[in-house]
Amino acid sequence: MAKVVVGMSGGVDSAVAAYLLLQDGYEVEGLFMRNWDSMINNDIGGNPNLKNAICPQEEDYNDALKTCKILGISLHRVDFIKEYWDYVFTYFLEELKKGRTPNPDLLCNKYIKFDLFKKEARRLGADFIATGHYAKTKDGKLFRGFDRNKDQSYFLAMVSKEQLEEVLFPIGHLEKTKVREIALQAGLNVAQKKDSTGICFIGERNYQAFIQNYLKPNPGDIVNVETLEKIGTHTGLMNYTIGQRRNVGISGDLERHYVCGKDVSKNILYVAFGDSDYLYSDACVLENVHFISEEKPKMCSAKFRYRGEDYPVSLYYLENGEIKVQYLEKVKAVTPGQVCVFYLGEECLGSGIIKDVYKKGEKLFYL
RNA sequence: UGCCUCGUAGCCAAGUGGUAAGGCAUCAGACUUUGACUCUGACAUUCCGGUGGUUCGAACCCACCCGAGGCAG
Repeated sequence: MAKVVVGMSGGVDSAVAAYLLLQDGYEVEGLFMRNWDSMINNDIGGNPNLKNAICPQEEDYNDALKTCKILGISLHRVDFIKEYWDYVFTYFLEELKKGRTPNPDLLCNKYIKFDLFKKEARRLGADFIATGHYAKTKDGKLFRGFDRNKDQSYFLAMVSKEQLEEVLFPIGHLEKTKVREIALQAGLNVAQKKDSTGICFIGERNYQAFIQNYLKPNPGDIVNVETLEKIGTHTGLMNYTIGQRRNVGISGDLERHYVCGKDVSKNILYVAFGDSDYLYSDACVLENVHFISEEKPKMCSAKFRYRGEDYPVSLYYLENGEIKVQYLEKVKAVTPGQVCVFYLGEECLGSGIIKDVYKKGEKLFYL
């Protein structure tokens, strides 16, 4: 009987994953990970949970413990707090300093869940590991989850083909509603628990206050990208992302305004008004290109953000290993630091980190 | 100093006698394992720079005062 260690988060998805594996006859054990400690990591400002008697991670652990009790399986526990800081959070902060918009959750999967966690599971004697991701894997290939609305293949697009070996996604072929139904029928304690959001393992935060725990704010000018006039003062470039509307801090105009660029050297935040052309681009260059698949197509589709739309694109493989992505239609708010993920039909091919953004052959000066 | 214009919620801004549009911003919620985007809801309870007056009734008319700007000088 093959042994599977399931990453138990304390949520419904991993609980149902474990349940389904038991149904399939696997020997199942749970493994709970804790990768963030608000006290150790000085996560004070913007933390809504400080006053709580019990921190959310402990609550999640208790939920996972109950689930495992109901399922009749054991639950192990491991901390990767230092590793998460070193491999994921440090990168996150470095990117912010460069004025980019990182997505730490892809790195978390690459360095923590599908590396350290997997090794820990092996140590526990696992033949396979499993998680509650909405994604599918088959023959070393990665596919979108069946539930298009919950698909999480995007977050897995930086792991390697090898890392996906001996990995099971038991709920990847299910709709979320079905997962909840199963949880209910199985009498699982977390059947109705609200989905977690926010940075994986950290959770919901007041973003600007959270960042200020680690990076000192450096206020500067907000400039109208069209007229180049100063129209306000920003609180620090790391507090903004391209396409952002809320919390920009200027008012009085008849049109909505969006962040459309940043100049780190001049400490300028560029803003555009309305559905401005300044928010759109038609090509970008990716660095840190990584393919899971053998396929290296000239044309495929791509997502520029999690839950972003799929856009048809052409890929040009550059000599230095980078890729130029040309989109057939203009795309809004393509943002340096975010991950561009390639798809060919249902298959998730790989990814690259957005480095530069272009329009009509010109690199955009304000990005 | 004379004359003119203007003074409406945090910011723009309608409304010129009948009992305060709208937009932006903000806040809350929905959505969401990245900071979005989007969507929904709330947002001047007698108040429209102030004080009096006319009127059944004024933010809108009159007087004066305060304040901002402009033209003369």
